[in-house]
Amino acid sequence: MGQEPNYNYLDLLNPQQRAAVLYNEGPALVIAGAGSGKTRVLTYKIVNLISCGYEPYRIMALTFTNKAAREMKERITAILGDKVASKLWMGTFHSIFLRILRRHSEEIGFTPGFTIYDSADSKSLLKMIVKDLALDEKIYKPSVLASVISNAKNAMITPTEYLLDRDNYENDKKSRRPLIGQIYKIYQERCKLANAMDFDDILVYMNILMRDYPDVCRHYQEFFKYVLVDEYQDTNFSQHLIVSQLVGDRQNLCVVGDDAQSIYSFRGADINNILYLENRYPKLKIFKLERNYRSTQNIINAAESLIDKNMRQMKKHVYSENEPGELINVVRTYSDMEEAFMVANMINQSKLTHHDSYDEYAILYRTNAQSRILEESLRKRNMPYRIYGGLSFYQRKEVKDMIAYFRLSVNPDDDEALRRIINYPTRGIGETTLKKLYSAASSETKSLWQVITSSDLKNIGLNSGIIAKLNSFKDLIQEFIDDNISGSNAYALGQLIYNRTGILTLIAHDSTPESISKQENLKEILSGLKEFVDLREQTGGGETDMKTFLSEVMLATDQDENDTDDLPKISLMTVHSAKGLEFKHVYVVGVEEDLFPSSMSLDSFSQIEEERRLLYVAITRAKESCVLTYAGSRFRNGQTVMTSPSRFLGDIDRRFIHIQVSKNVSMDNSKFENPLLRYNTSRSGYASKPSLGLSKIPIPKNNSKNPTLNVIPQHIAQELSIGMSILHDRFGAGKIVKIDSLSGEDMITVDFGVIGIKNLLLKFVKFKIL
DNA sequence: TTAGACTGCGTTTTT
DNA sequence: CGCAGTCTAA
Repeated sequence: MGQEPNYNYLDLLNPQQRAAVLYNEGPALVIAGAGSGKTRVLTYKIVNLISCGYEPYRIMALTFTNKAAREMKERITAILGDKVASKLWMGTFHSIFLRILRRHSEEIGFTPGFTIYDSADSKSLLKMIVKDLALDEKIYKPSVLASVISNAKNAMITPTEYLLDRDNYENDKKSRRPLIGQIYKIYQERCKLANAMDFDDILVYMNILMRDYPDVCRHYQEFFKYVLVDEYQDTNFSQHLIVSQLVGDRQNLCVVGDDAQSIYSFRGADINNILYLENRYPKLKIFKLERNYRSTQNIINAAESLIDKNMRQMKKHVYSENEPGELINVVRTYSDMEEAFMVANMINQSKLTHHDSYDEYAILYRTNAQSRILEESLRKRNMPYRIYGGLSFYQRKEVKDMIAYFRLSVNPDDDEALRRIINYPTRGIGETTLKKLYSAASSETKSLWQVITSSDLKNIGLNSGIIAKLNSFKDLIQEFIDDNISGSNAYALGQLIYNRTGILTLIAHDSTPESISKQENLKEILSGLKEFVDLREQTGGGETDMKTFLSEVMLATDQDENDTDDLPKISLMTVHSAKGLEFKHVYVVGVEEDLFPSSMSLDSFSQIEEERRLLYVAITRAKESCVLTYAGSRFRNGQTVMTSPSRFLGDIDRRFIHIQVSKNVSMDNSKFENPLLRYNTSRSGYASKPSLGLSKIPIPKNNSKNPTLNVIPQHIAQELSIGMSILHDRFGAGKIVKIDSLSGEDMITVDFGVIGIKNLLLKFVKFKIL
């Protein structure tokens, strides 16, 4: 191995980069400013290690996203060839540790086929637990519980520790959720019974394995001679701990990161991991990459002047030696609609002067909800765009249903998978039955599958009809389990499931576009399975069974390539998902108070600093030009609100920005004085909000998608009395038996004789008084 | 059981 | 406004 590239790659590096690449004598931290060649350093560092005699399979390189791992692997493959690159332990934290955990499932109390619960599974299980405990689902919201539990796990706090901690208890009590600790405990027990781990558990159990099995720990410390970590500012405590266990006393560690780009604290990332890394490794050698190769001087200077306003940061000075370039353009528009209109215009204009193609342009926003109006504006002008960050393939309903069968065939104890499809396609096994099964599972500490296969079903109150249905379901799943055990590959098993479950006939029932897309998705799973098997058989590498397929799929997020054509398009995405990318021209929209910074972050200093870093990330994506826009009013959550420019605009040094007020509208007049804008969408006598459309006059919607909006109450309660006869246009004649008000809405109860007694809301009901 | 109507709610996102 | 989750009529 250790084949050296046939050129001197060190010549491709600047002195700081070279120093970081060559340093091999102990723990190293590379502070890599935006656009300073971070990936390049990591890549050549690995190349250098190999040429120094490190065996590739003894090098571990950890990233946060599949995409980052893939890119680095590609670059190394290009230099050293696939033979070397494929031996590296390179991947996301989760995928690498999952691979290790599969080998040691016995030690941590799992069987080798254990399932990974995704966040939807976690929430669904939490919901079930809350229901079972008869708690208020409004207070114990699954999403809140999931995030509390996730934070606890990322901080390596076990359920028992959580329950013993008085602070937690006081906090939870204050938020009227004193039982969170209990729920955490039950959640963990149910996961264990289901032979399942959630995403955070992968890290938790990796820690447990290293902590409780010194032999195993020593083995991996010996085995891995060098550990590299990308984006270290995004690590949480649990990841930090694993890394420190893995490197042991040898401390052959190189982490790369940029504290100024830490934008994931809301999911447990702890900036202290990088700020105080020196405390953990006193011999830490720090390298700073401060020269930016991506952007013009104005862009970098503006971004630096912004991030300077943060108190907590590592000292560094990022600079650019590129052209000074254009100033950052700050554009104020009248409304969000005009903002979208202007951005589209500016892109078109810029295209004319720069002759750049659409894929050199990106529009970045703080929240996904902002994409719609931009999309509309681009579509009107026939400008091609692509929105990133929608539902991933594996999160679609029909795909998840099919995958649930796959999961059961590998691990029938997987309660979440079983719950998902026990009545899909419908088998007459309803909610009541499931409730009984679940409470039996709870009291007998079994998985649902174990209850179905080994409990006395009559005892838990099920009748023979239901038991028969359960048995035929059991036989179906058992068939899949047997097929998997007999050594079928993932594709063969997938086909069996596809054919035997009847999901296809269920979906193929109608020919709506939705149904067709669902069918296509199911076929895509099958072709995915085939590809998975074929690839491994051709290269002769790796398992082809369903278990291995699922491991990959559950950790896949496929942010990438499901684009059908490769025409150049404008990219639309959140700032978060733009991290790590670059574009020639960047438009950051909605740079307003309450939006950027988000209204949720206003109460804490550290959160404001994180928002500031977020804007820093946004600006530093730009290579040549960067435009920041904000609007005077914005349509949010169903109403137009007045907005004011973001405080961050004032943080940017005036010398690097140019302020432009949109010419389309006179900004001096309040909108109500502007005759162009003085109209509203008043109709049906309902109070209406002013619409601030500039580019178009609102057209009254005549589609009947939401017909209730156009309904005028025909009668008010005062007109009516009990005993009155009415004629309903669908139910016919009836007598009013009750008039009351339900949360402010008048409701009448009418006896329609044979048809029955109906509760009708006065606001909506159409009838005549007889 | 299911489709369609209605209510409630509304960061950021990866694995 | 738009989506997801829940309720209700058939």
